[in-house]
Amino acid sequence: MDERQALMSFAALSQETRLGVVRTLVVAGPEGMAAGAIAEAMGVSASNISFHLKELERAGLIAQRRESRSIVYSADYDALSGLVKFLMEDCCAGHPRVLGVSAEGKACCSADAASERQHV
Amino acid sequence: MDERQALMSFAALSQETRLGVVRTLVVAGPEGMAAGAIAEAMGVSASNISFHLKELERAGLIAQRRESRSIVYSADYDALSGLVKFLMEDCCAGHPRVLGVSAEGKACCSADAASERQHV
DNA sequence: TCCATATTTCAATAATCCTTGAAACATTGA
DNA sequence: TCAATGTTTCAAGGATTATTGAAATATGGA
Repeated sequence: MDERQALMSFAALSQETRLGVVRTLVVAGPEGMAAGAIAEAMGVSASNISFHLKELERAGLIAQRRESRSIVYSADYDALSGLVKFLMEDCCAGHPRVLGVSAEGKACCSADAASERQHV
Repeated sequence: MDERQALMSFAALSQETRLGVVRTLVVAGPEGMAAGAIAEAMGVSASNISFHLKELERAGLIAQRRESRSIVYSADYDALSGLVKFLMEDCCAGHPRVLGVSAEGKACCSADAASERQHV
């Protein structure tokens, strides 16, 4: 992921409704959810969810497909993992203090490379 | 990290100058850099960098301390790792495809392998 | 004290983003 | 074809964010 895309992704995730949409779609899985169902889940109007979905798609974080009358959105897992990677490596320079925390509190992300760069 | 702080952090990182500041300060390490040096590195005016530094501090991503005439800023590594953790766990529901964990339970963050992996 | 340095604050403007409701578009079934 | 459903587009407005230069604040040294 290049910087431009990361900037757009961060902007996309900095809005409450859109962050909720990403969360919801990640949980929903590859089948995704129709725009109307997402709007209902988020408690916003049709035109409003459409605006935010377009923004998320522009950032590349979600994808859409038509399915009969509905337009079904799903999370783009590669983009999300690319963003996590960007945040860890590009933005945070692979700094051990940043990388040293994985989901389980165990080291991840080639800990040897990280410890070479240690300071503090 | 709670959602409110994550939203502020994403907003803070969605601006080119501010993303550059975070990168620069992470590389600079705990000693940090004076506001003037950051402004010079980013190529922006004093008042402009002050605006962006305040924004980053409000989001909790950087900290400041006075050192003689200078005000020295440094990255908040805990906040950054907290944001990475939020993105992986809370936002992305610990989804294996986002975390880059293979079916065999192999280690994470080998991002090339992750992005090559196919979707269902 | 006075001056220079380092930075922030302020006010004004420009730019961008968010929300709303109405209208338009696409699809399906009668 | 007509009507119903699901969604997007559009225009207008309000709200937030970014940029600029000038003025204010804080510090250290002569």
